[in-house]
Amino acid sequence: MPEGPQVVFLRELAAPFVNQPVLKAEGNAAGIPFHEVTGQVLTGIETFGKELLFCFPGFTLRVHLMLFGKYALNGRLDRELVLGLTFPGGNLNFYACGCRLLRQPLAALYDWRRDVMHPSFDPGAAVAKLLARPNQPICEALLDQAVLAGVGNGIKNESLFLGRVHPQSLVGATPRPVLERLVRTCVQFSSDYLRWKKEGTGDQWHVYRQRQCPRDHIPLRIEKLGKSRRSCYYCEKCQQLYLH
DNA sequence: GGTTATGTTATTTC
DNA sequence: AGAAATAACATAAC
Repeated sequence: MPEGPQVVFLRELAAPFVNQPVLKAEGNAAGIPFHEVTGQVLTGIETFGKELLFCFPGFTLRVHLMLFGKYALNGRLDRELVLGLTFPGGNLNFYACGCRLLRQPLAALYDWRRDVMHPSFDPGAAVAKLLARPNQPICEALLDQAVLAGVGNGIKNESLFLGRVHPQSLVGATPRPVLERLVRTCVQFSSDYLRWKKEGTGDQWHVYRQRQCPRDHIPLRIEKLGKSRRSCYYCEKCQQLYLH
């Protein structure tokens, strides 16, 4: 379920619990001192990329929904509870997720300039990080959370389509203005994605999980590319391949 | 029953 | 030692 925009959407759903005390913390997450969490007041909720951060005085609970994560707001699902937080105003339950307790201040752990959903996102820094890895295929580089935190496989495919860049293009062979446009497109698409979530418009994928190019009306290519072999959906006619 | 999938991390191997 | 490949994890849908 993740990708940055959905995590931000979830933060907004959970925002009413801020300033409320945890009446009960439970679950089977390893290494979480549930007893210590109980009674603490939730001081804020942040996101970083695909991570959801519940802030308490002195510590933070970090939840990552990974590939199969599920959550229930004011309800429970019939599966093993990993983390459940009950507040006076309701409850929030997480399943099949990664969960960790952080004791360091968030500022020491996260640089929000690389989070595509954050107001302080720094496109120049992202382009510089891309340029530092000239031999990497762009489809792999865009998914790197150290470059563009929050970008997942959907946003990657859509941004490459909108930017008219072939996923196997090598970063170093792609003109700098094209890289800059790609980074801006990642941010813009992520922001649109959040809006669709809020408006309940449903998914608005151009190529991701689609069969046909909306520009050329020819079948899309669907291949697992890059070292991580993630699915790429692209049009070989309108997406330019840049190689050395 | 096999494959796939919006993802990351731990372990093993070279 | 350190990079790179592999396994692990968790779940539903086709």
